[in-house]
Amino acid sequence: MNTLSYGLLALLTANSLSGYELTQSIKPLWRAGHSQIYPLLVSMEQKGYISYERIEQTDKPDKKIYTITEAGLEQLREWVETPADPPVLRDELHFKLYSLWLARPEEAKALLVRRAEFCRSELDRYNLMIKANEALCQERGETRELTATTFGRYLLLRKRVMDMESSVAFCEWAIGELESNAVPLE
Amino acid sequence: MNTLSYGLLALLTANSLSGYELTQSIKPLWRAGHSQIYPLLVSMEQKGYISYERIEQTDKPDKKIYTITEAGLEQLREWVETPADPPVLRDELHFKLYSLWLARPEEAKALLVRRAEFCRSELDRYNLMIKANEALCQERGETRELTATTFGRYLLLRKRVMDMESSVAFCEWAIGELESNAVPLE
DNA sequence: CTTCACATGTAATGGGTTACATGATTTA
DNA sequence: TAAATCATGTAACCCATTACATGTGAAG
Repeated sequence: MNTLSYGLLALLTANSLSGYELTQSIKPLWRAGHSQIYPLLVSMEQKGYISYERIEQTDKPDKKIYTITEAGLEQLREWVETPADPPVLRDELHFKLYSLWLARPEEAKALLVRRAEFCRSELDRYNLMIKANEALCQERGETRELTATTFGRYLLLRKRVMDMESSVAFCEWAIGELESNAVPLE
Repeated sequence: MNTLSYGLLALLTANSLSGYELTQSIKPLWRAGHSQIYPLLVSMEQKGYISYERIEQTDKPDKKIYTITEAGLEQLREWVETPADPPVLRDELHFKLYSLWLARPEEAKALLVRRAEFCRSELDRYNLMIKANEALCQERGETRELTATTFGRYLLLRKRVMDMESSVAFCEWAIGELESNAVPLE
């Protein structure tokens, strides 16, 4: 049971989903390909944390819809209360910033402009997800379980939004620094 | 040549360092153990990007001081100008936030308090590094190469500071949300 | 007629973590 | 006397990415 396994369990508390749908759903939150996910689903099914129902389809390939079990929910509940390990961030940009004096000025600026664009598009995506989540929350009534899962999703999405806003702010600040430092160095 | 290799090259543009020192220096910027670093140094030495001098010591074990070569500097220069891949963030807290409704309220709050404390200590560490970098900048004169490496280090450290400030702000906001949502749900 | 979406799997390779291995000196 | 710092390396294992593999239907 690695972190990704718990992430899959977490998604399954909101909805029963196929391996394919889990792969799509987890993408904005955690980088993982389908080749990582399918074997984990097999192993969690063997452990009794999830169960599946085979859905036969004629037009599309058959699929397996996974549902979290009581044992799976209990496992997840225990994990949630354990302290979260420090986050691991691997960002090439860090080393490129460190070595930015080696780049031609236009290329240095381009590096930051591209990153700012990437972060703005991520920001838009997360903001859309927040809106979809709020709509879902209103559409369904206010039963306790449902507001609980939409609340968790809201917290998470707000975190992603704040992180992206901070990254955009950094890029804009750094572009300004580049421009004000360009001349005095020579 | 993976990202970590370029990171090691980047550090060697400021100072010649031993494998041990590189391991310590890179820690605040990139998670990597010495068992990853020593083999990369061997392979970069074989490629001609770095060279080393063996220093014999009597009180402590012998060491190898690595220096970047012209070829290494050229390799790094080319890499810096290529677009930076999107960052990869793996943070358990994301999934724990999603599943926070499963945790008892005190444990949910403790999760966020612990993370806020971690981020504040990181923030302090980076702020100290910025001060050390500024002192270094003043101590040495203002020759072009030196201001260049201290500038890159400054940019990078400011990014880390901004990221940590954003994380602390999130934790504080989320703790407030937890408290205001605790009662109305029942 | 090619690409995209749906849908599930395996295999090879590369990257990262933990543990094994050694050994002197200093500090608690 | 136990732990920490300095110093370098290897081995085993786990995790992640890319590629291989198959097949239908819809849309451009």
